[in-house]
Amino acid sequence: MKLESEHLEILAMIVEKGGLTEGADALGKSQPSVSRTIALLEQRVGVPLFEPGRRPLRPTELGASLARLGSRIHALNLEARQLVDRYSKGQAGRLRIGGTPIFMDGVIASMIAEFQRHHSDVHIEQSYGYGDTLLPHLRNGSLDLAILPMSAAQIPQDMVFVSLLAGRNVIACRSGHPLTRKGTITLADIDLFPWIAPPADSPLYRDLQRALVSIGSQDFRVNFSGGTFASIASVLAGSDSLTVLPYSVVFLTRKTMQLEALPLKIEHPNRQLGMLFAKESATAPALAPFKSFIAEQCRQLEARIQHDQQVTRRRG
Amino acid sequence: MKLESEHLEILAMIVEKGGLTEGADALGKSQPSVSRTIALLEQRVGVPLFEPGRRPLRPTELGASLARLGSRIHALNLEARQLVDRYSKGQAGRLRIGGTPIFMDGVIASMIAEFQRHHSDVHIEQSYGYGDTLLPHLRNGSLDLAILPMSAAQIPQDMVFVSLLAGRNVIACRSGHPLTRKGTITLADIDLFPWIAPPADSPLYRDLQRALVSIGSQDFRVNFSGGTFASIASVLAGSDSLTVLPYSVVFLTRKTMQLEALPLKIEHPNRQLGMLFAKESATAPALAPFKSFIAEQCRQLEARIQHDQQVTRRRG
DNA sequence: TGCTAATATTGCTTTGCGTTATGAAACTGG
DNA sequence: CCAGTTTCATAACGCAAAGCAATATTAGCA
Repeated sequence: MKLESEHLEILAMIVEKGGLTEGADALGKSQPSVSRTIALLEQRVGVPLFEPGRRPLRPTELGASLARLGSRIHALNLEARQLVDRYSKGQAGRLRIGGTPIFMDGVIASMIAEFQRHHSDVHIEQSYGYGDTLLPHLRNGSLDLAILPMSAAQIPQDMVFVSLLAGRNVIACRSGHPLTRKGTITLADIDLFPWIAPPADSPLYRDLQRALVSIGSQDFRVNFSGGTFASIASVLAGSDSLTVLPYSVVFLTRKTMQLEALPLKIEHPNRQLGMLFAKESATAPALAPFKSFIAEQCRQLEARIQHDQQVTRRRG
Repeated sequence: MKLESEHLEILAMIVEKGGLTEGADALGKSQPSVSRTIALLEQRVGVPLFEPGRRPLRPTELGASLARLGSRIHALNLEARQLVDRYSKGQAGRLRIGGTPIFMDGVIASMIAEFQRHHSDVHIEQSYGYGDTLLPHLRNGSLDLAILPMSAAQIPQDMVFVSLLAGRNVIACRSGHPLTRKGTITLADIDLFPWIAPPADSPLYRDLQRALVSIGSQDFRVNFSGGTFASIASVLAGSDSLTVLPYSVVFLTRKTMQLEALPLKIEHPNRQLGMLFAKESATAPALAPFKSFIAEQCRQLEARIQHDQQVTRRRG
């Protein structure tokens, strides 16, 4: 015997509304339509679902039981509709975001938290990686968005890159570090302190090397490496070590993490930190609001950085 | 937007089976059929439910979520089918049984307990009443079965009466009562003891009056009345009071309740304790097994009574 | 590059749902 | 008990959708 869920839902509505006519009304159907549906259902069940010869149509014991099940089915159906609805509006679903570890931890994570305060049903799956690992994932659809540093020349044909922040790196140390009290910093000053190295395969590591070369240091002493941002920040705050970090990361976390950027210009490639994603738009609807949210947050962050620098310059 | 529960169930099956072809197989439909169903569903949802251009058809995030809901809908649908199935076989549902209080409590209740050991999903709603109140309830469908004493002449045209046990009443007393030790009992012996009277509107009460008239007693002293069987049995067991009870009740409960029947023939109308129900068969399917179960139980009880009497007679 | 298996498409028939119009039965108030 | 009203069932018919077989297409794979 095959019962259609649709029929059970209709039965439930009739029982709930207490009558065939009202039930049909609530369902947006005509009265004869639901009448026949019930007749068909009764025929399939083989047992009357309503007591015969009663005008305000009263359900049988079995009819009432089936109606309860129909009601639960209807609730699930409704849930499905709402899910589709919210998903289409970008208020639900899953977003898979990958990015470079330090920037994700230091800047993006807190923005994600804020984003989820408005879009609580968007599940964000975060992963870490660099350009060479993120790009294939974007291409085969296992990643919706990558957040990484990139120069204009590097942008692949099939991708779109939206820049968020200047990719400027700085040499970071704990606040109150001896070097912060000096007016001008020389190579000899720098060479006194050990370095924290980011993961060896990261752009940051290459930036660190380049930066040191740019200020004349040929050799450098590494006393901590391989950690994520949380570890790096802890070691940095608890020692006189130095490291290279994106300025945005230092700026955002300097209060809580007790960090500071050294007033030392270092060379770095002309890169932007930004969002990379596939050109074709068959992506999760929640991606659009997420992208614009992150972009807006970064605009505000950029403005705060600008403002802060002006104040510092004026005071300095 | 309107999603059909049917479609969600199909989606669930496809996702579960891991492929369109296998899903179609499991559903007993052709592959093109479910293919088009999914196409239609996707069109209504407006978002792809399966990743495009993948041969072992992999669901999208939304597709997977909807499939989970579809699966739950399917489970409820299955539950509905099973409910109908068990209901049709008389293994589920609700039975409303009404009967005379003493007989229901003393004989039928324990049989109901036994019945439910085999039919655990049959919910029995018991109520009490006499012929004049039970009959209308049977007629308007608010009662499925009545259990009461009735003579052949009383059976209504539109009802069927199945007799269960002889309606013989006896005078009951506690076991070890002074009267049980006497060989022959006279009116004068009886008059020494007070009576427990059943409810004044019950057939038993009229039987009590008739019985006492039949043995010559004009007047009798009542020291307890209005109680249900449990109270009557307690008072009976704890005093030297007498009362009138169906022999079947005394027989079944004499061990646990410490009762005994006096070896005294009393006159009573030619009635049978039996089951009364409406002739037309639009009743709960569970009624049929219940009726035959009760009938069989009473046959066995009758046989035990017969056997017991023969043994008693031989010994006596 | 071709083979194989999985999915889509096509063309057609049947089923069932939707409607309006209308008939029949049950409740209501006098 | 008898109109009147309400409520449900039935009839006739158009249409959307489900069903199938046959066939085209395409992703994986060797």
